[in-house]
Amino acid sequence: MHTTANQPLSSGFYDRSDVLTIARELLGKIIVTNFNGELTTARIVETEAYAGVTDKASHAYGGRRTARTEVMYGEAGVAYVYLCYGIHQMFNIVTNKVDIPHAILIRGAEPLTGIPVMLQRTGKKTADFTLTRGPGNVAKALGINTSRTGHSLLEDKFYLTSDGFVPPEEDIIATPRIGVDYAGADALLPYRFVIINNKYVSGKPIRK
DNA sequence: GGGCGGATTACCT
DNA sequence: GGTAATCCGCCCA
Repeated sequence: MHTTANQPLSSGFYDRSDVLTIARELLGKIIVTNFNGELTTARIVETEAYAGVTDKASHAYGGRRTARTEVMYGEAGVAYVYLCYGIHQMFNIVTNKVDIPHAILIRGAEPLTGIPVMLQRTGKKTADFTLTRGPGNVAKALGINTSRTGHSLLEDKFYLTSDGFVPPEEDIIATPRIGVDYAGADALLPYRFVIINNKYVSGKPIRK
């Protein structure tokens, strides 16, 4: 008998058509990065689904296809990382089949291991709730930047996994997405998923 | 080649 | 509640 590290979530997890289901199921999963021998892990507590060409909030709305968004049109289970406001790295996960540009933004996570490394990366002095709350902070603490875009999450060093924890259904709530007012009516869609009462969820505390 | 603005954050009053 | 920070990406010319 031997013990093994938790395996990366398989391609079958990402290669599904319902981006909302995947965004919900990502809650409780663990992001693992092991860059330059520095292991950091964090449990996802907040996600947002971006539903491809029909979603006005998505970079791929209307079939928009550019050098930056090309990765979303590729294989599921790949990282889409872009720079926002010239400062913040946004870590997304590509889902669905090739040519269907669905993606899920990771907006909040609870730090598990490698907290000293996260503090070093973020320049913070103490590991309070701001360490991995908000998409820019999640990516920064985990060392994820735009150079990782296109990286397969089915491989070593940078992947998602499960330790068996699944949040109770009653602890999950869907809300409109943050910061997408430009999307008109689509800004109201309940495509954001959070674990209620979790301090690593961005914005105001959410209760039922 | 130029201009505009953003799937944010932190710090200000 | 207001806004500076900071840099491409993207669109238009």
